[in-house]
Amino acid sequence: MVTKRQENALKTKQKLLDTAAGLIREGNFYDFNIEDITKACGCAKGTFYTYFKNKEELSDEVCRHLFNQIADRMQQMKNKSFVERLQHYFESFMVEVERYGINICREWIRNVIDPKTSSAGWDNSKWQFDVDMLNKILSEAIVAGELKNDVSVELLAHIIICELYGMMTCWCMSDGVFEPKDWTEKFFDMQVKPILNNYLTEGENRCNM
Amino acid sequence: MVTKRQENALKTKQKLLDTAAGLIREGNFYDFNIEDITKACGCAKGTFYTYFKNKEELSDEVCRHLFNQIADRMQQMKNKSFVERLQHYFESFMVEVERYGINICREWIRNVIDPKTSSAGWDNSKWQFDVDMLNKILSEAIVAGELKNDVSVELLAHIIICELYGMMTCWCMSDGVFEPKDWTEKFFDMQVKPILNNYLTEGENRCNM
Amino acid sequence: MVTKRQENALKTKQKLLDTAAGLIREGNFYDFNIEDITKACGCAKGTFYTYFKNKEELSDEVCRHLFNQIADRMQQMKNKSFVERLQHYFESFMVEVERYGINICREWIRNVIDPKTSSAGWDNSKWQFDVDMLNKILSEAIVAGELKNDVSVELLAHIIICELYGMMTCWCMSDGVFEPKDWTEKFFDMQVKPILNNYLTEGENRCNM
Amino acid sequence: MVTKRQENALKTKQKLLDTAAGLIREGNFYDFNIEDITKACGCAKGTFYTYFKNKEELSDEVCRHLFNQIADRMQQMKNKSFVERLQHYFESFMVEVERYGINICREWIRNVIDPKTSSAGWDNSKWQFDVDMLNKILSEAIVAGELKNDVSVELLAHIIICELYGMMTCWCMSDGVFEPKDWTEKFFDMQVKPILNNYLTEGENRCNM
DNA sequence: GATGAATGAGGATTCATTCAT
DNA sequence: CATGAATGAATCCTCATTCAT
Repeated sequence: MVTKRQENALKTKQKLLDTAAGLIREGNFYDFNIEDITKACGCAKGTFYTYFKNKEELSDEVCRHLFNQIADRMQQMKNKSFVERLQHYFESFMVEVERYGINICREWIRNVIDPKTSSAGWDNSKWQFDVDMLNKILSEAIVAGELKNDVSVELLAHIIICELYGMMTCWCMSDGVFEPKDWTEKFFDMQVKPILNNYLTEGENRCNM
Repeated sequence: MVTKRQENALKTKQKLLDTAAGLIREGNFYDFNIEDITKACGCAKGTFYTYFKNKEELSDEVCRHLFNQIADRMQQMKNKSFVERLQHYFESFMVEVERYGINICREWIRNVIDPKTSSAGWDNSKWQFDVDMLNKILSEAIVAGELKNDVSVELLAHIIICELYGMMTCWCMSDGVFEPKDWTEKFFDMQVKPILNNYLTEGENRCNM
Repeated sequence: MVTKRQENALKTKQKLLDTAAGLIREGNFYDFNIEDITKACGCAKGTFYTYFKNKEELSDEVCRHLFNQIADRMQQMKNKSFVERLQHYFESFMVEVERYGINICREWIRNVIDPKTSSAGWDNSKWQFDVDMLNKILSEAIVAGELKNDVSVELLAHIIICELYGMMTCWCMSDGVFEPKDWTEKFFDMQVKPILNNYLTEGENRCNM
Repeated sequence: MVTKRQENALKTKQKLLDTAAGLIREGNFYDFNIEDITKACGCAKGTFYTYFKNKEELSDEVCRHLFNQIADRMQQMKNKSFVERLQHYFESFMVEVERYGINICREWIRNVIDPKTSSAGWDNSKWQFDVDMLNKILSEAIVAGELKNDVSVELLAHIIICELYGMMTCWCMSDGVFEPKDWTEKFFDMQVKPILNNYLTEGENRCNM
């Protein structure tokens, strides 16, 4: 049973998360600032600390939320083919990158360099999340007979992540030269499919790639 | 004519740059700290402002210096073949990434997000530098007949940069899963050469790629 | 008649007092923290304010409780001789100092410096308690013919308290150089008894002091 | 050579120390407050941190300064007799207690309980200072033939410190019942001299104590 | 009576930058 | 040119207390 009060508390926390995400998205700030968040959220500075131990914890939760959204979307693709799922992963990835922009990318990188400041519950860096996600997609593709048996899942996962991160970083550093959706599609066709081609089983339609 | 005084001034400035680069490399700090630099350099805080308008200017110059080193090395490769030069660019790029590590990558990214804080003299982001560099390598390859006439230099440059940044970002975010040199070589063979293959002229030795 | 509700309320309050005393004893905190107490007590922060007007009131009650324990113990010594009772007071005093440690001593001192923050009900500082207690012991000793008639009770009380506080403060500041029980005994023999000697009546066995 | 600037800097630091000591003395605050100090000193908050690493360091220096003053005064008593010097120590001690009041006593106690927060250079608690000082006075008295050879310096030092701290704590906790100077004198005569009596050599005039 | 979310004053500390010497 | 003392805005975080449910 959830009381009205607990419900309200949850709403307040969610509002803080949303406000923070919004501010990150709009690029209004570079480094977080608790006062701005609470002001934009319409609550007191102290309220922030009712829900988050510190600054770090907020950014971790924002990231986690974002990852969960991708994971959820992938879940819904279960009955699709391997290539479709992979393409969908590329697209989801870039949608989030575009939405949250460069600041959130920096947070992902921060998780790597400064793991000590990351709060206890958050030990999955973006990198680990992507490795896990791709390992799963690839393994399932092998089981489903879509990928050859002798593929090194680990190696292929790393190669694909390299492509993914190249796309992300290019977008961040080119300052919007690309329109992410178009580019992702084109990029997937031109660079990812050729790489996959060697590893797909006969059954898969490799010709029209 | 350079007076003794001017000479000394130049030395002081160079020492500041070197010290800063050293500190970045050692990862001793994440966000710059003027006092640390000047202390390590053995001069006063005020001296810093004799040579640099502000903090940004220093990091810009550190980057520029690093880019120049890569450019110089490329210059020495003029008589080599296109593929050799490109591979050399990949290697130089990763050598610097490895040497300066994640902090310098962040600076490159910062140049994009926060152009206002960038000092006047520094309008070349890492992105722009790489675009220019690759455009030059590709154009020269066309002139030399190594690349087909009808290649879209711009598109190919972007694709190659994507590969480059993917490599860099993976290294940063994987927290040292890869040994940069090995990986660069393998990566160049497995992912870059296949892409190039379609654009090379007959004369080029495409078979052993 | 005490209703069930009133009984529970009393229990809750007592639990809060005990928990606070326990935390002080363990030295878990230096400055009080309401949340820690209520958490350790298993009740809500707001509950604290049902029973205590504010933070000060709690520490006052903890002190008062402690004083009452000493007073009770003294009551049980009524049939003992003056010197025995005094020695017992010294021992009781140090037992409490040792149990609650330096934090409680600080509270006693705080009562003096910051009388404004002391709640209305608490006007007996540790000092006042000790003065009253010693006055009583000494007066009773005069009535009982154990102390000479012409002794200035007030002066003697002050002198004895000085010895008492010296012992306490030494223990606090020496960081455990002394074992309180041993020291108290030795101290009482070496410093207190000689002082008393001049004021005891003939009937008292002054020789073996 | 000390330049004008260094001289000024020293003055600023001294002014900060004096202002802090003054505020402590006046009991204007209980716990330090950097802003109050700098405001009263007429300088910016940041200036404080030019001279002190943190709050702790300031209080340590205030204590140290105070101890040094006592030590200096004792130095000037070198040619006096043992009892005179000891009495002088009691007086100096109480002069400082009276001047700086209860807050500084708390700082002395803090040094014991919370040694971790004490800055690196400050490892001498008030307790240690007093032990050292008394050991020195007592040892010199033995060498000078004023005290018996077989006196346990350590034990006697502890006993005397107990008397000293009793005096101090009484004054703090009695909220000014005593006039420190008068009391110290009376106290020294009534309680300290009798204790010393047993340890003084024949040569010393013990009768008129 | 019990709860615990919300509050906001308060305080420590950092650091880029200026400027008088 | 070199110096380094002085500045003060910026920001994080703590915690006693209130009050609607």
